[in-house]
Amino acid sequence: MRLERVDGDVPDTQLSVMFGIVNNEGLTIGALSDLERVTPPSMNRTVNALVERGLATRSGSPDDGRKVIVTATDSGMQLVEETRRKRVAWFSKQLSTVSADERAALDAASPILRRLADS
Amino acid sequence: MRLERVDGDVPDTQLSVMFGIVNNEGLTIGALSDLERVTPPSMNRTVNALVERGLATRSGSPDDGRKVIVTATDSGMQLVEETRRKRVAWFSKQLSTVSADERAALDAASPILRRLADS
DNA sequence: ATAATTACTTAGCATAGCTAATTAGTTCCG
DNA sequence: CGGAACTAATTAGCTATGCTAAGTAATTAT
Repeated sequence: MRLERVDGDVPDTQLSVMFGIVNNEGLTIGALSDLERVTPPSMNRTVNALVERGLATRSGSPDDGRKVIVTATDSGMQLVEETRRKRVAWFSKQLSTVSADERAALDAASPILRRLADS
Repeated sequence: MRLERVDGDVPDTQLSVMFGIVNNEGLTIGALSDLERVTPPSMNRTVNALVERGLATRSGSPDDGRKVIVTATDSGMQLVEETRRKRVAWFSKQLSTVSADERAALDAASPILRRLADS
């Protein structure tokens, strides 16, 4: 019998949900579907995948029996931390190729792009 | 019997291939899979979808009997033109909300972002 | 207490990516 | 020339993700 394998790449959608539940405690399926801008059935299935991988667990809400709270397991938290570490490393490396002037240009463009993206 | 319906949204992946075959004549499945950075089986299936929608046709290459050339139908060309028009309209509208200074900031950031994206 | 609403789930469809294996042409050599 | 090796496309089958429609269970409102 194989132990829960946990890794084996974990797709972006699933990783994103993992970051969600690690960064905000007590999220329900509904809250997650809002956060990820996906329908509840879609989120439900993604959570199933996370549970099957041993990255998260479901538990009922104490105040509302309909709600289901999704929590990261230890493996899940580890995965998130590792991923964060890798991302920071990647980003630092990218950033190190950017000069001070270039960095200033990016900083200037950033709020404009943000505004356009949100519009 | 219903006429080929042609539209009904057409997913982004398929639209992208349509732009590919309209902008470059005589593309084969292999050339398209390189262009879209996808494996040949994936491209093959996408082309199937386009043919089923009546947006493209397959035809054998004269010089190499293994190759298959994908060509846009009239409907396909119409769809591409319409889509291009809509995109230009959308982009113009977005651009109209950007001041000259902001535009300059975006222009300055653009090559830096390009470099990072390609790295 | 009954009706309406809300939260999650199940079922089923479509798209899209992949690898492995097959088929049919082309090219390369001995 | 003719078989071997290679190349292009295809088929088969798996995974993942999105959706809508419909069902179940719990809660809220009347």
